[in-house]
Amino acid sequence: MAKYKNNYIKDITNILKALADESRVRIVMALAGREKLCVCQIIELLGLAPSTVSKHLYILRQANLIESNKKGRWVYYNLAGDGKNKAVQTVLHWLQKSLAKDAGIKEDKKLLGKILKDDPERLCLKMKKR
Amino acid sequence: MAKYKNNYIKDITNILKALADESRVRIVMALAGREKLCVCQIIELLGLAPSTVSKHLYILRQANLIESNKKGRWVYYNLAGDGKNKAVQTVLHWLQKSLAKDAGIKEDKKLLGKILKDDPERLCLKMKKR
DNA sequence: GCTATAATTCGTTATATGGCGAAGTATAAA
DNA sequence: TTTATACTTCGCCATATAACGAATTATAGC
Repeated sequence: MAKYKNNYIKDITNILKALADESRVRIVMALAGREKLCVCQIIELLGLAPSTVSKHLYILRQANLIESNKKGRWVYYNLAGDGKNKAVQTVLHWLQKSLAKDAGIKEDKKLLGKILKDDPERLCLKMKKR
Repeated sequence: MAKYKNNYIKDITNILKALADESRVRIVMALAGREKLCVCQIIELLGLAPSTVSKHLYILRQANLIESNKKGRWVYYNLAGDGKNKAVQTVLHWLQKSLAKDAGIKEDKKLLGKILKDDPERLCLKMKKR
């Protein structure tokens, strides 16, 4: 692929498609202003099946909105780093600004606080049966 | 509905869903920096069935991204006006900035130039059979 | 090695979406 | 008032998407 393709619409619609889902927006907002979250914490937050959450994370990742980092058995996700993709940074900033006051997002933050307090290192162990 | 719902995520995902389609993004970009376009011009640009284009326009309109204005037999569409919805304005600006250099969008602009030259007032008459 | 855990991939299903043409509505012209 | 034009709405079909559970992969601990 040439350095200058002058074909941005695929990337942009890909970003928009990735964000055009409430669960994925919630994931992005959960990661906003936070260093990272592991998959099981996101599963706990959303209350969806692991396979479903995994797919959502894949979709966000291939749109370059989030990045993953494997540490042992755990996979941590974080928002895409600064300075990489200007379009991504701008839309992430827009999302955070637009949803800062949203009641549901605030509840998510509260719930996440509880989830994170459980045990800083091995929080996933509490996942009994799914 | 209360004045302060603190529930923005529905509106935001609605905006994102509306923009998560290449045809609709092309419509928005065609309207960008332009006063208005009538439906038949947009149909001509996209090369899709009138019913399809009409549906796309409806989706963009109910997300408050565009506005319509009926003048006689013609319906004109334009981007949502300033000062109404900050989230909409920001995302529209982001789109325009992100896609300014896109090759396909440039071609659309060129094609639109031709379409607009046809006849400033009754351009739609050239639509013979559809 | 075996077992358990964390996450992903696969296969299926229900629903959503984009496309079209036909029918309907509203306005203008003849 | 009949006909044509500009859109929109409706009904249909093909494909895309979100959800799940089962199977698979990768790692940690026994």
